[in-house]
Amino acid sequence: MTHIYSKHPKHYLAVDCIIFGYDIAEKELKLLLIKRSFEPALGQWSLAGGFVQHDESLDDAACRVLCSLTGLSDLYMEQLYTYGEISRDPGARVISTAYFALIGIHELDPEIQKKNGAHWRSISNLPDLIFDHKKMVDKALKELIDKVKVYPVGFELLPEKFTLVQLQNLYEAIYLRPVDKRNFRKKILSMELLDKQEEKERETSKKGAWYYRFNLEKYKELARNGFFFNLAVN
Amino acid sequence: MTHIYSKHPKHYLAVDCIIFGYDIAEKELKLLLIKRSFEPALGQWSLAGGFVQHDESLDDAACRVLCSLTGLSDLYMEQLYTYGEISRDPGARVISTAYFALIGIHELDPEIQKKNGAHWRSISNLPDLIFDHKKMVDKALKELIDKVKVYPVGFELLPEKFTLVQLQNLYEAIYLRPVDKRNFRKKILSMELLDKQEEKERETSKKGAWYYRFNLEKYKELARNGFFFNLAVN
DNA sequence: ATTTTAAATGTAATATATACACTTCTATTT
DNA sequence: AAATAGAAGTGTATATATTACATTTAAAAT
Repeated sequence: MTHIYSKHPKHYLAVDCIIFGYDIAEKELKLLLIKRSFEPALGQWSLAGGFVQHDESLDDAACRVLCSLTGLSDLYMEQLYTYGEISRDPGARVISTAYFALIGIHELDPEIQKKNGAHWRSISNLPDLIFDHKKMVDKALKELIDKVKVYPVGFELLPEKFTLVQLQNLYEAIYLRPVDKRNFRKKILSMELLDKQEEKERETSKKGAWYYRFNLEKYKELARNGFFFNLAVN
Repeated sequence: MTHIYSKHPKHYLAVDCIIFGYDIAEKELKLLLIKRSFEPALGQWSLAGGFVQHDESLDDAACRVLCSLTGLSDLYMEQLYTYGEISRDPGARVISTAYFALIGIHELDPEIQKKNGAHWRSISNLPDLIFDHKKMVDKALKELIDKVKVYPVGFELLPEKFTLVQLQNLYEAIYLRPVDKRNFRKKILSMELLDKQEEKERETSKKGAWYYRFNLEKYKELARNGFFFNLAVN
């Protein structure tokens, strides 16, 4: 039986995941990359990727790739862009949809990491990547910078409890420039989206820094009423 | 010969174009839609679309579809999003990448329009669309609103020469709310991106309104030096 | 000369963003 | 028990950007 669309060509379809993590100690943004143990491009660095199957949506495929690499689900992820140049993959024509994910670096089990050949690499010192993966990373970085300005997604990169210093360091790591401490704190606290905890972080100072939690429900409520998150600075 | 990827499934891949136009006289944003003269969904309204071929990139496919419908090239177009739900097209599994384009309504030859079954339809009064095309349109509209705020793309919807009244009307049509005349003019003129012409538009008033042109070169120059376009209002 | 219609114009009030340096807390050392 | 050291925490004045708002100008038509 000939299908109505059967005269049209078919293509391999892949997803690639740009997985961001934030290292609180090193105050650096990182990417989860794969040292490939298979062909093509064995031994080279790449993003986590996989082919889209018949029984899964694009989003499902991206989740599958992300989950199987990290062992985590319910992570923040969104579609970034679809790369469709004819020869972007030298192995065959493959169209790839890139997704970017934000995860807390500490959430990732080192065992699973090892098993999958996954490594955290600093944004400021990335290895060469296969195909057009560098292009994908650059676009994802731009998107991340724009996104954290006006949506409260930065919190996805931090643990549930975090200090204002840690939050500021995160923004500085993303913006790649210093942020004024008093203005930053004034701005974020004035939004009343952070719940101050009764506990202090005591690793990095004698005095200790108060922990806060992001209140998602409060954000949703405010957003419904026309509130706009904004941490664009300098 | 078995290829290295040959165990993976292949998929139909399409592009769909959300084509925006602006009607100066009616002060309304419009979409170029197709009344389908073929199966599936004969007689229903849809976006302009087509299947991606082996010898063309995604972008090329989108350009081909846009060109063959409008007879125009070098139009403003950018990729919007890729829709990959399994059953989004009832005919077969088809993954579709949506693009959105901005064109001057007047640029379009009515003959070519007729030939292709293409019609301009007001955004405020759209017919039902096939598949997930309404979802695509909604996303494109949001993207357009965000885009015209911070990039000078609105000019793509106007003729080369336009008046400040026309420009303001365009922004009001996109934002769906009134804009203060004096503040709008102050803001756009202060950017010094518009070249005042020595000619007036005389259709709509006795006094006549001065024509302006958008100076792309000046914008590029300023943008290189860190300037940010901004016409966010109210 | 008068009327009519849309284009063009400025200023004051408010809100937001920026620049900037000292005090507080507490564990550790003496 | 006092002194030290190191990071956390805090406020104000200035500059910039946004908003609100009403009258005058130009020119064709009567």
